[in-house]
Amino acid sequence: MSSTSRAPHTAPETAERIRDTAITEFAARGFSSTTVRGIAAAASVSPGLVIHHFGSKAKLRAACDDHVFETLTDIKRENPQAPPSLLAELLTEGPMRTYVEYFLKSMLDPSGQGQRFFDHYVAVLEQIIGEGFAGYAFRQAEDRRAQSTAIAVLALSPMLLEPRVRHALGTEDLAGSLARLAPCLLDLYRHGFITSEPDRQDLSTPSAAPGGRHDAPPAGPEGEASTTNEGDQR
Amino acid sequence: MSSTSRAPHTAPETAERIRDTAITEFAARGFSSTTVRGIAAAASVSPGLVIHHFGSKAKLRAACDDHVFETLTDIKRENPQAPPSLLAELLTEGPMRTYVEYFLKSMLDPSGQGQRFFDHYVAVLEQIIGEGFAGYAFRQAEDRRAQSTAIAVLALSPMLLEPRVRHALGTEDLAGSLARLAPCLLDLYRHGFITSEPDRQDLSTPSAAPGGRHDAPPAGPEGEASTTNEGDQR
DNA sequence: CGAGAGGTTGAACTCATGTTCAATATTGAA
DNA sequence: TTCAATATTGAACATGAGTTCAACCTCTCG
Repeated sequence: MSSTSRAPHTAPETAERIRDTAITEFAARGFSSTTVRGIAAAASVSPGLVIHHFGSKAKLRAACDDHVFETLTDIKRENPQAPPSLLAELLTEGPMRTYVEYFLKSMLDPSGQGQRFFDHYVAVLEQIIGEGFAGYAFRQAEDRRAQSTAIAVLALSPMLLEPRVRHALGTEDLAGSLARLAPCLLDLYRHGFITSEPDRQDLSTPSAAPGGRHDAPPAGPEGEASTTNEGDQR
Repeated sequence: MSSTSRAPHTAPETAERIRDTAITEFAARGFSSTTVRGIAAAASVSPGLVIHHFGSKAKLRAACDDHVFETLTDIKRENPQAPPSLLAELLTEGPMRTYVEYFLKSMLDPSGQGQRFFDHYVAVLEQIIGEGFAGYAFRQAEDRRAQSTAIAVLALSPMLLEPRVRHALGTEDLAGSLARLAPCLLDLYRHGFITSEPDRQDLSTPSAAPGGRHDAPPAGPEGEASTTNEGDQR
């Protein structure tokens, strides 16, 4: 349709349009729920053309993965030292939001590219934690890799669970939910949220940074799991 | 087969076995990926019998939701003040692990029951934060609801993303991943992970928090999103 | 023992989805 | 203009999944 007006005989434009449409669909509905027919309809082409250009749904997804990955890694290269607040708006409100949601869907879908995204994210975080970023300095843990992974996981979670947050807080949209959570998250990132702990000789843990790599001591209660339990506790 | 040996003509036992099998399958593969035929095969019955007992796949899922929800809420009622470490093992290593994974799958799947789970979780957390729990005391935020929600989200995330963590850290299983993350998470819960921040007069304005709701202090950039951006930063 | 009721099965039906394929349209080149 | 290559379509095919249904089995009750 609209492509025919501009495209020559060879129409890479159409393939790109299909790919971009697929990214949007994947980001909105997830991978398994998105159908080739749905993508084709959204791009105003026939289902066969989608397969013709990309070979299969799996290869189309691979193409989308590559494009999103490159776009996301380029974005930050273009804005190398932008303050976090601006990058936040850029990623949550601009056209990048689709790519971010695609990224999040990849995070939950068992796929090699999703893992690649995550590993890259952890590696970047590890460097940032070590060197600081934009004037921020971070706590240094013994097991730096685990620390980076933990922070990566925590940083992703508000967007992963944003639909649940939206309902729980009554917020309107993604930006609203994040804005509502932001002060709490920032406070937590600055000071934690545990102010005092029970006296326990039997479970006394090396309080500071007990995360010795591999050879870590039993370390007492599992921090994460314990919090989960407290939640289920009444 | 095995049921025929014990079950009378009326076999509520079979229906329960189908439901329990379905819970296991749902927890392992997710809802959309789990098939009625797969459940039937795992339970050694015919697909038609599954529908006969529950009416449809959706109703079967509703029955599973109810059962998991009741089981999880009962567990904590039975162990009211058990130390977090014991509850952790109970939920991650015992037979409850299946229910926990079912709960996590519900968290990511857009469904009413999943939201019910989450809302209940937030409510319980809010009470715990206010009153303390097992000797722990927690920071009190102005927006307590948002604080509870934030902590709920953060507490769930390590298990949600555990497959990614497993690959990133090279751990063997869920317990291994959590054990490796635990010291970092605990340290973060105690002290946060930001040690110093840049001096910024220009960004001290509410511009950072768009849609700033109620009286929550601007508190600078969005904690979550900013961290996400830092991650994409190189 | 006979009948009825419910449990259980296996095949079949319906629908959605990924994919294939022959046919047609379009375009740049000879 | 003619040709070859590519883009594009629409229908058809194959598969898998949820569901239906008639028949069979197994038990309880009269």
